[in-house]
Amino acid sequence: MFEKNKSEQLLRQYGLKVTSNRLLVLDVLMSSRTALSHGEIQKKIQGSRLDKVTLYRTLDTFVKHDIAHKVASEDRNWLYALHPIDENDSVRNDHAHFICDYCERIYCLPVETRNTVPLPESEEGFVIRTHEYRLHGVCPQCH
Amino acid sequence: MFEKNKSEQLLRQYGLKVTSNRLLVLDVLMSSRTALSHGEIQKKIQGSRLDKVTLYRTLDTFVKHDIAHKVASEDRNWLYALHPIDENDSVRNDHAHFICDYCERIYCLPVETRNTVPLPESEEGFVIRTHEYRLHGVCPQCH
DNA sequence: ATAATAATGCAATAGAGTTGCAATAACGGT
DNA sequence: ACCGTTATTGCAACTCTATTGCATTATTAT
Repeated sequence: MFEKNKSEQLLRQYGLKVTSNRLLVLDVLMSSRTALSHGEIQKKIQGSRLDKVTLYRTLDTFVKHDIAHKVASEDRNWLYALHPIDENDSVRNDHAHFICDYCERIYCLPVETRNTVPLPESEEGFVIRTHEYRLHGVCPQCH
Repeated sequence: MFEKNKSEQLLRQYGLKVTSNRLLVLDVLMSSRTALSHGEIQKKIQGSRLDKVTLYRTLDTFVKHDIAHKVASEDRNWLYALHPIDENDSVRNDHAHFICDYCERIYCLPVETRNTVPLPESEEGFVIRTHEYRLHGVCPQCH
């Protein structure tokens, strides 16, 4: 049998129906180094007859099924990105979000963050379950 | 001379004109353990004739003059909080944001975060200038 | 090929935050 | 204590992101 393209494999693997919309959006996410907003994705696929509501729902579906994750941008929009992939093609749960102070793009950097978050010393009653690193600075494009 | 109240002192100290609106908002922020949204602040001061636009602008002013800082909430709204204060009454720049998975409230915890952020290993060209820790879990109110 | 079910498109709506402008208040100088 | 300058405030209208309801269409297991 022929090897199906990667997006299609991924959708089946996660038990999602394969639709042209999902393939389209997945391709866009796979080929981006940065997390993308709804608007940015729309621009990249303009021409295709994909409704904005469907795009929102498609992205939500990806997040719900843990194909992608979403990050709140500095200007209070959601940005979407696939999970960073290891050298071994396995998903890394630990990564940092790098926010460029100039272009405002957000990158997912595969940083080892486990066990590096210091627990609050004098704060009682706070139980930490997960964490997010947000790094601010200048990205390679902007200097 | 009489000791002016703390909010007024703070405003003068930062070179801002003292207005009843600013005093009001500052008092609300000072008496809250969590970062507050525009809507939450409005609720706490309902009755006073303070327009929503003025509230936005007041909060922006506080942020611009570094009296307060703003955090993006999980549902993509801005939350506002004063900077955590030391035992010595000096402002701490390093603190973590603790987000409760149940009540969604965000607390500023005075955690020592300096020098604990691991730099990306294999990622070249990213210059880190500041960072934000976001801790997720359960707050004291919710268990 | 067909039925069951999920995905999609469209219209209307919600909600946070912003802009322009005229009215008002704060405050340094007199 | 008053006055003029300048910043702050309130109001109306608006922008933009995202959501909801519902009828239509497409996908997939059988």
